[in-house]
Amino acid sequence: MGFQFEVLATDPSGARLGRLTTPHGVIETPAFMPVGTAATVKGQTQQDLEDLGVQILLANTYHLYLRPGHALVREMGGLHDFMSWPRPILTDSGGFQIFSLSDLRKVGDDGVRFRSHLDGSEHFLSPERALEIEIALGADIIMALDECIEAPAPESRAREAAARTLDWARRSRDYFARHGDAERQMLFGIVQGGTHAQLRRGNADALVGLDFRGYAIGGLAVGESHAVTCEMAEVVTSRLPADRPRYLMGVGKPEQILDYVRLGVDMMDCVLPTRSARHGCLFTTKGRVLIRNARYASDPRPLDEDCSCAVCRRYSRAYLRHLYTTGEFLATILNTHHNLYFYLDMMRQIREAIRFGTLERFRSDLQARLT
RNA sequence: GGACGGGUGGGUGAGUGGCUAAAACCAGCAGACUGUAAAUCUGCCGCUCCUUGCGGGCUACGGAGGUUCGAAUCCUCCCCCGUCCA
Repeated sequence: MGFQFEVLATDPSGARLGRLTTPHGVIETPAFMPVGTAATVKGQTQQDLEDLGVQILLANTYHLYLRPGHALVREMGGLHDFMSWPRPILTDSGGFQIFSLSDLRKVGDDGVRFRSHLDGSEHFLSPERALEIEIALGADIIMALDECIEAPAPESRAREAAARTLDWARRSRDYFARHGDAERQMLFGIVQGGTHAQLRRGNADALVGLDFRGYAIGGLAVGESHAVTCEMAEVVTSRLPADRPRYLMGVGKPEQILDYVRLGVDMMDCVLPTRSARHGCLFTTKGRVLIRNARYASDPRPLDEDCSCAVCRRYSRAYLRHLYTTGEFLATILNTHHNLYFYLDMMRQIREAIRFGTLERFRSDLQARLT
């Protein structure tokens, strides 16, 4: 049996402690998944990521299809071998690129026509084509192609995108049934519906009817308020089967993660820790630190005195600021390491709190610190 | 001693009569970043006042004078710097 998901404990809030078993190892949930779009988490080696305790990485279908090409990756033994990452991988389908490359694409019922952001060349991605690429890449968890739209979006637009996403989900399921290997890969469907609760509900119910191995909630944290994000996530998680993993795509800020966990979300991914790190925004147990700020110029203290990551154990704020302001590569490396540690450690604490029934206390402590 | 070239805001460097508190870039200061077109992007960046505004005042393009309604821009002298000739 390649895959298995079990819920080990639940919290009154709705938070779940779980275990997702894959051919490349176990993922303890709730899990945060660092984003490695181009088969690399910028600034970290695979060894770094293993040492950090990263359980699963994200990579991107669209980017890897453009470069180096999925055929090459397959030839190199698949994504795990190619990038030398022994643990689980999830590939996003390219749905988010429909949103973020909005002026370079044209969406139709059949699929999306993209102009490459690299050289302007034209490419076509359909649900089937996305899966063909994802099967070639060989990630443990693969996502159906969806249409992610901006928020807030008018109901008519959200309805159209949700309907198309559902149709694509059906096509994805059918394609995977014919060409995929359920022992090797797990296909997730994605719920859309914008910020409209009734659309979300209907879309979730219909998607569950297609019987996916896991369910993702997409199209959130794309412009709407956090309260609305939570409301939509809750509408959806309340409809999803308890025995399948739930993945809230693209979130979130440190102070928001726990809110999503409490809504019954098992998996999350976000570029925030890695991108922010590259931009000098560091997350600490006492809030954000913009390390380039002049006030750290001669600050001998560690970035976060309560953090036991390799960076905080060894370097001063003054040194980190120096590295950042001088544009040294090491700044990206150290900052990324710390931010990922921060997220992963928070997830470890959250899992522990669910296990021991202390999530509520953890929550009030966290709120007091981060706000 | 002579001939050219040049001295602009923290730096580099545009500007050769008004639209110039003065381009652009860098540095500096601050902010943003949510399924990565992001080692990116945005704002501020002479001093000062206030009713914080496409607001007022002051100072500013080596120095001092001058021409002009108006000068970083034109003229005179002076002081520096560079190159070349003696």
